[in-house]
Amino acid sequence: MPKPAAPRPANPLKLTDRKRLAILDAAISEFRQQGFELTSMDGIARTANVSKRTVYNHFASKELLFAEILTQLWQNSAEQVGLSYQAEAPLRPQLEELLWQKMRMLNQQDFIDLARVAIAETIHSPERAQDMVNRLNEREEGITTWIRAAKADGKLHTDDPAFAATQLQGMIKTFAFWPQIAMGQPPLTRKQQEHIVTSSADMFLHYYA
Amino acid sequence: MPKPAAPRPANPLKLTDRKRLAILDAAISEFRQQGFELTSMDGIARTANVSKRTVYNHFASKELLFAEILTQLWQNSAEQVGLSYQAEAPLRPQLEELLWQKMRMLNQQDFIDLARVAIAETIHSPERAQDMVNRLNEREEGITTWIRAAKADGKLHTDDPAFAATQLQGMIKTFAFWPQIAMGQPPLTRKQQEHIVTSSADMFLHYYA
DNA sequence: CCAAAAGTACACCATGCAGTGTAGTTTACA
DNA sequence: TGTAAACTACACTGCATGGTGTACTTTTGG
Repeated sequence: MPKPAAPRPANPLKLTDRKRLAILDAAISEFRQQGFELTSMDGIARTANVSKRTVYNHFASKELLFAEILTQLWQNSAEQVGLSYQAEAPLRPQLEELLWQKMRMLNQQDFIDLARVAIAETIHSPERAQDMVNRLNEREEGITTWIRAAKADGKLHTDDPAFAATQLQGMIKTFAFWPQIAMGQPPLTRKQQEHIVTSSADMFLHYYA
Repeated sequence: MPKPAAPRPANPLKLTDRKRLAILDAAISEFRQQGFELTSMDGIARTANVSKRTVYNHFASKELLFAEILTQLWQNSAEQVGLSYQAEAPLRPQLEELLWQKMRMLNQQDFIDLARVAIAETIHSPERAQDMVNRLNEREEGITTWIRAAKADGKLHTDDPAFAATQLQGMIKTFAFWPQIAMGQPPLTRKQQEHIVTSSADMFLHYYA
């Protein structure tokens, strides 16, 4: 009769891996709630149910652990916004689809966490901030590309597609991003999201189409 | 022959007032550069050329000193945005004037400092953040009021003036506020400001007028 | 010119935290 | 079942920091 599974956790991962994940989870939670400065390695160890020494065996320093969770959050929220322009289809549904993609991305908890922590740390480490800016700008490329294509097709009139793209995304972020980041406001309801997507597309097309 | 003015500083303020101002100046500078956690009272004292004890004689704790500079920055940037609606005048110049007021406010260094520090501290003290949110919302009232009046006059068509006001201000902040706050980008040039004000007014009137 | 008010230098306390070293226990695996 | 790897408890260092107490000097103003 084999020993019952009791002492063996349901989790098939090795101890080391489980510990590592526990540390990362705890770190994300603590950093998110308290920011970099106020989070202590002892606290993370406690939250993770791990000895402090184990934390240091996995991550050489607080800085490295922090960097690790930033890249992890970044990857978790990596879904790109983009849609290749289709000349034969009407503009409006394409545009709304783009805006919905953006909206979904902004509503991801991982993305919000990332942005909050990263922005709060802007003061502390400007180089990291610069890195973020660059990567965030890359993420805005999708919509710019679409606008450029629609312009080439004669359907949109603007002499600065990047500016128009920023304007457009700003309409979304004004409601669905900045208030959540800067002032901890709750995410939008489905109904609110619909209203914002629709009226942003409306306004944009009124002006540029 | 009276003693030359050498030992008496040109500043007519009493010693105690000069010291107090020096402390506040130093505190603003340090908090702004490093945030609450990383700023030390010893550091502030050093920067202010004041003994640490004097700092504590003026401000009972780091928290109180921080609160003090927040309210001070707040008052410095207190210029309100508002313009009473004039039925007989055309919409566009009125709107552009409002947007320029907003633009000027966002470009004030005091205002940017305030916002940066306050937002960075959102995590640390949510109650303070909530306070800020409320006060910031008050500042958005001016434009809402104007829109409401224009609507009552039949010149603008919207069923939600507050929403439209947020949209409008969002167009400005997308370029002239959030990038500066969240990612330390430089303030806009005059030319950029003009472009943004003009095209925001354009777009807004196209849609709502 | 003198007394009160304010500033200063400095020593000091308590605390919390990043990070290390170690000796012993548990887990993985061949 | 035995060994290497990983985890743990724990003690400890070093440092920065918020905050206080005190004895002494400078400024202020009547």
